Amino acid sequence: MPAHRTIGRLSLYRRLLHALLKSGNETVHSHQLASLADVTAAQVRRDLMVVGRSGTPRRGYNVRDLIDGIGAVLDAPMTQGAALVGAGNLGRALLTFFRGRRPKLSITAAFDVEPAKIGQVIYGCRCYPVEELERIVAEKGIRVGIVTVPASEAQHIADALVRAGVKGIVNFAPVPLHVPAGVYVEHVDVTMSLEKVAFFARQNGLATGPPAEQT
Amino acid sequence: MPAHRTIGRLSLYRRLLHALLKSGNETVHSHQLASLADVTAAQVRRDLMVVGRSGTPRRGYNVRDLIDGIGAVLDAPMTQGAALVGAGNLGRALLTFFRGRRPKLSITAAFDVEPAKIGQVIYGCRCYPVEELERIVAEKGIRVGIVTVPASEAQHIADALVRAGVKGIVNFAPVPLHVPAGVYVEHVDVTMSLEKVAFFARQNGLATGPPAEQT
DNA sequence: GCCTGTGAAGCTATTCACAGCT
DNA sequence: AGCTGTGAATAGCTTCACAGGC
Repeated sequence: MPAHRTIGRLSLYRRLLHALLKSGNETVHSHQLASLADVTAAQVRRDLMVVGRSGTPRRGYNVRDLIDGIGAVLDAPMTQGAALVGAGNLGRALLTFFRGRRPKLSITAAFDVEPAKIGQVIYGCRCYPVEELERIVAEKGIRVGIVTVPASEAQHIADALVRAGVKGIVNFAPVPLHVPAGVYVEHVDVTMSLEKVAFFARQNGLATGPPAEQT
Repeated sequence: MPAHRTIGRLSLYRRLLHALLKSGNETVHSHQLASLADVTAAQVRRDLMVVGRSGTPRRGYNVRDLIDGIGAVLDAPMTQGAALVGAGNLGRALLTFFRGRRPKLSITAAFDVEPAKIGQVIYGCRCYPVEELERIVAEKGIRVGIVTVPASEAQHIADALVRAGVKGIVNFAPVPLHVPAGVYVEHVDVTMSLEKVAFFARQNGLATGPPAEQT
């Protein structure tokens, strides 16, 4: 099973490879991809081992082949749907952002409590009342949830998603979610990110600062 | 110098401690905080070593004392300002989210290209034209930038922020930023997060799945 | 008895370094 | 000559396990 962080970087590599293709590159060297992704060349080669598509010495990797190989690792065989819960500012930002971006993975249902939003189609995605979350997610066979509700609601929503059969959650609420074994949670904690950056910005501002870091 | 990940978790612990205080707890054990934060008790104790405030055996840690100690590590001596670039859906979500949340760290200037937004006060934060970014950020002595612009603009904006003296950037654009040594970048890559969750959700859905993980 | 503080062990992730290929 | 693929080495992070204190 591929390592946790490797899977994340493959997602990034694929995006960079698409951009390379668009600018006319048919092949790429590990050190080029590395500098685009801000990692070392050795890291790139190590990550690409799980993809299996070999590069050729001298010429590097074939970009289309790599994109294809990464897709074989990352993408579901059939299109995978995701449910977004909480159609506030952040939820809507995510809806626009992912709109039509990945053919194999898209947000197929949104949920909110606010009556004004129910029934509307927000950026191409239908908004349902949160009371129906469990039924609709289960019926549609959705396995991925995105939580963009206030902290106070996040755990209840996560519980409902899990009951509906969801196996992975991206959590934007500022509290950790507690889920049973077998459910994968990625906590996108923007408060943590900002406080971390503020901290290290201060260290770097001081003359004694450690070498720069990139994450 | 405290470890990278420890700094992030301290931010989380502090939020959980504030919640504990609100619900009447004056003391806390490492295992309680651990289960709230979804880490091990040993991890909590290890992290708290950098804070220096000792707990007492039998009674645990004093919540107010810990909050204070974490503040001594994380917070700037004076209030620290941050600049947000890109007042789109995501930018506005962040403005509402951080509004009045941390007294020592707040978004003090927003920037956008769209003429309609210039001069407006969005969720309590004044919006300036992006042409003035460098001047205003430098004048205000802002050291932290938040990038919520489209991928195509992100690197230019980062360059401008760095020229203006910014030492740390939270990057929400879907491309890595290249910055000189001494500038710390945290890349919040939501595409990566979603694809990662979709991948592991699929693994967990299969009977062969690895044990659940939490991030 | 139960909890903290921490050296030591264990694990995961990254980097080194070089053999092999073209 | 330059690049890939990968075993071995290193670095960083987490957990173990237990001494010390209330």
